[in-house]
Amino acid sequence: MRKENLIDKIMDAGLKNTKYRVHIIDLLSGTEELLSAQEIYHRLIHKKLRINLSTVYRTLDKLVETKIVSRVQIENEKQALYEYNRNIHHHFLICQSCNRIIPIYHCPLHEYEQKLEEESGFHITAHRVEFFGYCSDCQKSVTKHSS
Amino acid sequence: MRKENLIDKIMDAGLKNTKYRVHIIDLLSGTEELLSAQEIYHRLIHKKLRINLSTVYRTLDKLVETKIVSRVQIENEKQALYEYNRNIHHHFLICQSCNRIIPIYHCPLHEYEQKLEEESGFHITAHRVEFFGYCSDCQKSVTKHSS
DNA sequence: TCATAGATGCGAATGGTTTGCATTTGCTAT
DNA sequence: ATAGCAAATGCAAACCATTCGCATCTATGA
Repeated sequence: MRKENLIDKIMDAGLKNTKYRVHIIDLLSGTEELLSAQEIYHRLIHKKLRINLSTVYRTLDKLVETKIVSRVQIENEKQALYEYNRNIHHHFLICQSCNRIIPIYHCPLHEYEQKLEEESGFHITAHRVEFFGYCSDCQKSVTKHSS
Repeated sequence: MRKENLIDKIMDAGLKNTKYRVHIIDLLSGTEELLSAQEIYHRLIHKKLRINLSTVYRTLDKLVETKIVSRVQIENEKQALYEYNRNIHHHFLICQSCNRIIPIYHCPLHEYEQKLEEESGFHITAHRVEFFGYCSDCQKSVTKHSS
């Protein structure tokens, strides 16, 4: 994404345009990976930015609040992960061997949700699905490598 | 569950039969609620048991390891929750207003999983589904109460 | 009954995340 | 362009669920 667009996005959200925000959104929007706050911090430090870890957390909070970024909590992972919000509904496939997280862009729950609303009386606003297993690479390798 | 059955269950799992284990399993198997380690600790203390919080954690670890209990991590909850493993596959409906967690015993993903395996090359071993929304009680009350 | 592996208590450590407070910076109205 | 103000940042300390080290105790099998 061009820098001007990032700045527009930040300001449209009612946030002040600061260099760290631009960098953080730039980082997240430029990768398919889910990154933790600490990972983002280290990548920015590596780029010679003198940012503070609490600024990273506070910035991410703001970006989640304004829906520019999404926070994801994978089961059994201590750290929260962040991804740029591309407004494409998706879920994750998580390899229990190499810890790779692969997004899936088909959702089998849309029809089901309506049925569930009727049966439960709940008004459903969101859902989360995660599949756990072993990716094709890890199935091949006999010696399971974990990172 | 009768106490003898609990003890059998503990010993069949290769664990030593100790009073705290019996109490913890008893507590969890006697409720539909999901309890945190701290909640379990407080309930036992309230029963005049002089248990230590780290013992609760260690006991729960063992019980999860031996599949007597399941650990559940709800999105955005800091504390892990524990439930007695009744060997009934289920998911959760979570009220974003009153925080109630309601199990759902129908799973819409079984057929889908197979398709996903074929498409992704993943070997899927487990999945997790959570629905978020507002329960019928909270939809009625205009003033949303959160706990 | 004894030996021993496993369980427990206690306190301290861990690690991700949050917060208080003083300082700095970006934005808006003038 | 500038002043004023709210928002953002840096830093250190706090938070809080969970884990760990180590000394002591206890259940279990021989």
